[in-house]
Amino acid sequence: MKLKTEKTGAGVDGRQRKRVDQKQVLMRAQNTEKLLKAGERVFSIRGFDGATTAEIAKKAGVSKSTLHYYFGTKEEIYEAVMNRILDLWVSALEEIDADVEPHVAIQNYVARKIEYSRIYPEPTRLWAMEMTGGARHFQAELRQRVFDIVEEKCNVIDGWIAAGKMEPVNPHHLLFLLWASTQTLAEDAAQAEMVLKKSALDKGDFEDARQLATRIFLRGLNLNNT
Amino acid sequence: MKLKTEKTGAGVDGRQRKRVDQKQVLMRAQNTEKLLKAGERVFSIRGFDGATTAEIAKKAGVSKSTLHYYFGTKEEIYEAVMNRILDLWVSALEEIDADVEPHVAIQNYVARKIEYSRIYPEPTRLWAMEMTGGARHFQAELRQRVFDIVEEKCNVIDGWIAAGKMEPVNPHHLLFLLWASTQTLAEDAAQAEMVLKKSALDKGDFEDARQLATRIFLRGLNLNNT
DNA sequence: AATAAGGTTGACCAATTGGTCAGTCTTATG
DNA sequence: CATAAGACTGACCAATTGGTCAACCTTATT
Repeated sequence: MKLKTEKTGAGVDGRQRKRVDQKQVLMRAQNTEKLLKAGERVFSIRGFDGATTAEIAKKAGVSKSTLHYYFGTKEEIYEAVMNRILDLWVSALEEIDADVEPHVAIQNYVARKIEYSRIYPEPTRLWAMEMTGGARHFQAELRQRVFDIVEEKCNVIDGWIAAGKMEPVNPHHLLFLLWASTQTLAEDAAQAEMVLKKSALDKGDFEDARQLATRIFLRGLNLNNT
Repeated sequence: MKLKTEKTGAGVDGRQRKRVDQKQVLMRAQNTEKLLKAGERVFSIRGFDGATTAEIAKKAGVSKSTLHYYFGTKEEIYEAVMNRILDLWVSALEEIDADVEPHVAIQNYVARKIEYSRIYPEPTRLWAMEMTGGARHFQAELRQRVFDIVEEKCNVIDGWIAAGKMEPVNPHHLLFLLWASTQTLAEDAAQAEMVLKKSALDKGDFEDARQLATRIFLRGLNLNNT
């Protein structure tokens, strides 16, 4: 039940306080990580309301009191979890780069996004749940961050269009379609498993989805003639 | 429909007194409708766990006890709500018809699905939440119903392919893409509003989405040359 | 050893909530 | 009117849960 850890430091001479602080900082980081990971899992299954701090704490291997020592309230740990997911969400958009040809960028974005959704299904689902639930826990700062990065990427797409590299298209709606198409397999895994009569999706399913999505988007945007 | 009326064994006296008159039946139908409508709204915002029977009852204009008189448990009203949504979900699939040319069918399906998502955003969101949350409240019967209808429609698509009317494509994944693409605006309205800096999406947004999705799917599937 | 300071937790509390129940109200029928 | 059956509800209860707190533990420093 304790996060104990394999302590025992080889060189525990305890001369400098600084070393201890480092150790404490490390422990804190580890516990924080465990709690955030557990939070991702529990929140992504039960949603904000359905999740209990007790279950998160248990899954992280600490007491509920410890969770509340690290994160004052349930909202606080939830926001910390969401913040982290936003980083992931933003990082995938790196592929939308003005210096890259649109057909390559979109191909890579689709691939990366689907790969993320396969590797990180819980953050993917949690993000979806938050949006579907009205983004009630998204503060102004997070909203602004989302808006800014999306605006930037829309400008990239408009740039491609202006440069004649791509047919005119509403960049916002293109992004909406890309997001939906690349997340659905993780987001609606239950639905896919129901339809495919599988107990779990495998790598091949995601690869099939990637190929179909890539094909449809590239040809659909008239970008496949390269 | 399946409003389980717990009839009581009133007929023990041998004669089924038909106390239930038309007015009562009407009232029951009206109240049931109000409760299901309220349930849709509250569940779609708060999720199963976050919703309270008290809030649903209040929104329906009856007491919590009345809700529990109509639906024994929270699960029961939730399932009734989901059942209804499944009807809607299934009805849209009517467009996928073997007697219709694929480019027409897909165009109509996209249009109908997006229109549904605009007119019925709450059922749309609730369905999405249920799937994202792992379809934990979907009983075997509902699962089978989903499987059967989807299997049927996949056969239609395979039929189009066999008839040379359409390029080979994995029909399941095509449906996944269609679902995701046509629901995202309602499902992720909060995200879209964040990105578009709007307080609410309007008809034009859905029309833009429809046009782009139609264009990309038809051309992406090489169906636009008909 | 003594001190200090942060880390950890069991026990506990107040609020919420799903569900129950006894009793009241309404209305068709005899 | 009297009856009976369903419709309806306020009051209530047991369980859950977010959050608190005093006590205890661990460890570096003096």
